[in-house]
Amino acid sequence: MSELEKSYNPKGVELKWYEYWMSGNYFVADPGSKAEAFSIVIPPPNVTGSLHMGHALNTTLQDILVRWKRMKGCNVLWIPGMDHAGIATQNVVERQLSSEGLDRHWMGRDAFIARVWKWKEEYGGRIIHQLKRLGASCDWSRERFTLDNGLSKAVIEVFVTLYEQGLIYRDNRLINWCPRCHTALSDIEVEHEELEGKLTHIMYPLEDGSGSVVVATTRPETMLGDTAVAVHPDDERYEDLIGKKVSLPLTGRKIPVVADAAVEREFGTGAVKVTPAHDFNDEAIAKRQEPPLDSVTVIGPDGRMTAEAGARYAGMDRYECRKAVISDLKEAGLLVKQEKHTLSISQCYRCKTVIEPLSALQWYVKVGPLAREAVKAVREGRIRIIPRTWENTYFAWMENINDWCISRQIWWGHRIPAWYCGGCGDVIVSREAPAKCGKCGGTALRQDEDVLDTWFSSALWPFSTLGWPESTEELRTYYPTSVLVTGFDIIFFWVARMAMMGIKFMKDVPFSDVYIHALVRDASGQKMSKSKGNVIDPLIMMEKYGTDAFRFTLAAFAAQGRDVRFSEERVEGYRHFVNKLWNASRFILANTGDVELPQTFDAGDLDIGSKWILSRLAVTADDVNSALGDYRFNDAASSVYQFTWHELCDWYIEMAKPVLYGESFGKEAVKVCLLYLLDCTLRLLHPFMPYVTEEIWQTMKGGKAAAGDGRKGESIVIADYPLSLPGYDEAETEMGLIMEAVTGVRTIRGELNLAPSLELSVYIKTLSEKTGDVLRKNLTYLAKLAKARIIEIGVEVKKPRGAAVAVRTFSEVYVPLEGLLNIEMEIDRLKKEEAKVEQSVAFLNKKLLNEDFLKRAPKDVVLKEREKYEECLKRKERIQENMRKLHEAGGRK
RNA sequence: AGGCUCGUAGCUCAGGGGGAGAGCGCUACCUUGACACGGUAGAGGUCGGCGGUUCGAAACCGCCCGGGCCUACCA
Repeated sequence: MSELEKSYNPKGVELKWYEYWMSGNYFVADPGSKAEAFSIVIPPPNVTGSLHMGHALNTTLQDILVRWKRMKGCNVLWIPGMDHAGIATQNVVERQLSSEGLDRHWMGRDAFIARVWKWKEEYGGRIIHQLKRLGASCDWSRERFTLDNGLSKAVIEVFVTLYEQGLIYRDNRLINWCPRCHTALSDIEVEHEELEGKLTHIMYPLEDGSGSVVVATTRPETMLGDTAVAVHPDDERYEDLIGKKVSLPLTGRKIPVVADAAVEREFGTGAVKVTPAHDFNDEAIAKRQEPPLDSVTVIGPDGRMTAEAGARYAGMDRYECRKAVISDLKEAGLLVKQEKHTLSISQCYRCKTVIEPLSALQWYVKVGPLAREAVKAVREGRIRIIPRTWENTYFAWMENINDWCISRQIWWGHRIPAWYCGGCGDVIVSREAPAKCGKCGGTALRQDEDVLDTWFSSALWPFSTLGWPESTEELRTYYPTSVLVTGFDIIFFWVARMAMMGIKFMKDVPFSDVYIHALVRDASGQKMSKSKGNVIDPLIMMEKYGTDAFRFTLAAFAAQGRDVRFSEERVEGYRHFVNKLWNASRFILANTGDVELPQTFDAGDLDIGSKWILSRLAVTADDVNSALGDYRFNDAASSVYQFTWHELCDWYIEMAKPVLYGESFGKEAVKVCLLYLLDCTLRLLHPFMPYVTEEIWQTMKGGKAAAGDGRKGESIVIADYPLSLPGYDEAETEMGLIMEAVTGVRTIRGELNLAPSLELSVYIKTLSEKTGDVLRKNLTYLAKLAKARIIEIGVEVKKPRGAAVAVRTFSEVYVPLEGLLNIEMEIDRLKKEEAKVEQSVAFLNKKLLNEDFLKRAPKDVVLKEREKYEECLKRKERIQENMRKLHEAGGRK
């Protein structure tokens, strides 16, 4: 046995054990194993990412589950990996290029992609190291990247298959365009933000000069592309106008007034300008007209006005143009007014640039049929979403889903496997690059320039990482995966799409459970963000408090369905817990050097205290196992915390001391028991605090704690998890009597401000012989824990003169304080106690007098309340009796 | 506009139809041979407000007030 330092210092320890685990291959899965499979795929962090609180929580929860299942003997696989993060990564590298005065268009596609790969090799692994630092026990031999060869093959297979089945198609329609990233985005990649803006009222004169119509808009610059004014068909104000033409200001173009039921009569003037090329609603109105309205594109992909906007505006930035349009309208006398108006703007989720709806030819996935299956899987319980409230979110989205725009006009990603024939214009979608056009035989083929949405490859993650489209042993053993652990922010992006693709291509759900955890916020409930400056860096937390304390904090905070408001003080508190465990271990190891840890442990005829703590251990193990089984991480954490600190340390270790230091005959048994408890506690705690538990466990005799057979002694990582241990009800009851007496003495000591070092003489009157027997049998404990000399115990014990008293449920504790006792103080104490009991008596009395209660409450509840009442009443009388004696002694009434 | 969620001790949060819990902070006493990152004993709460269901509500239901989030085409 080696010596442990006086306090736990995580520095050095963590790296040491992580390397030990890696070299021992404890995290490497064996697909051939017959044990029950438990598999998780990690939500792949972006290759550009670095560890933030969200990752830390997500990874910690997964690691707790994975380590727990591994210790329970499951065949565990946790697949790690990264996402190529198309737009985000391209942005990072482009920024780097621009600082060097370079530009991707100038470099060309191949050189640019080579550059991104180089960037990935240099910087892309950062988050992986950080996950390891957190203790993540992933099978790193199976690490994947969404752009590696195997996954790329899966992507092509899925794309081509969906195309062949008519579930992928190409269409020209309005899309969300980011003028900065220069690409189309799907609907969910657009964020909405409320903003104080202006509603501009503009007058459109009628062509025939008979009047005018006023429209209201939040985007005046788009008027240059108007092709109609729409009013509600039943709006009497505008009845006569429908079918007439107005003259579009600043352009002179003649455009019709049309009717459409989507126009809100109450909003603005009730007349809407229609710009089909730059607004989704307007596009819809245009399509409904017979014949459909024209579309005039006045804003280009770069966010600048096109030639069609007119010579005066062409080339202007869209916001610059807005100012120009307003001032021109004012000059023309057509600007009616501008009023304040809150509007919601759409912005790119990657760069926050305001989205410009543009018409373009893009690839789409027809999601309807896929979504229906994915909804069915949840409704039928083949996928369980936990907590269940998230099911609503999932259903609501799935049932109103639009087709998924999957093409992106960037270079970093999976290039779309479609070729266009220069001869006949045919489209060829193929797994391999075709040599010639199948239709006309032409060889002038050009591959589609676009790449796929990053989330397209993420959607395949649960089976592509297991080797699909090959038929692998991994797929057979580990698919469907057991649980997906993720945040609610990517239910649409990821969870829903994995469900769709898994069911489509594997004919089975990708995961049985989806555990949705909270978002980590700061202590005041704000979302953490760089711009708010309220970001807490997990790496700094680990550095300051150690990984184990940090992980334990996250687990303790992870209550279902609630956001995590992270507070550093809690981490500090749990660092104290780590240290407590460390010191308890130090004590146990220092006092048990001469005994062996048994393979199996039989409490046999151990003393009450030992049986009691073993019983508490059993209850705790049950609690932890069932809490983890229900994803109640916080319950699991608090249960094991409570046991370790307040039962093992506060009571049992203190009880063990007189035995260890004395010459009592039970010494050996207590030593063995302590060692066994330490071993179990460490194993119980290991999933939460992997490092410190391994460090202590390895320090235990020969590093072979609870070795068992095979390799189990090598590391706590693969030791057995405590489960189904024996309990001892009688010991728990009897221990309750001892604790009651002890706290009685302590309360007197505390409330009368008697020094802890002062040894008190104590008399205990018990209400029954049996209680007396139990206490007498445990005199050593009583004496040590109460720091007292126990003079007498029994039913017949009389209160000595000038004694302080604690009236307990099963006993009365007397502490004679000849000369020391301040009678008034003592009477105040008893009065306080009496008041408390009196409250209970009154409450219970009222309840028991209530006939409805007696009649309608369950029998056992009534019985219990009656017992409680009797008990309180008796106790009250005993308190009063003691007070009376005190009054007599003090000579006052 | 709809939907979800939260309001419990000074702070951060658990709990959840039969007399309010934790951590930190606070008060008093204590360096007792694991630990002052410690020990013992305390103080502290009309469980957001109002109604309802119930023998019984902090918990279940409705409304209101106050936070937060998500979805949606009101230009």
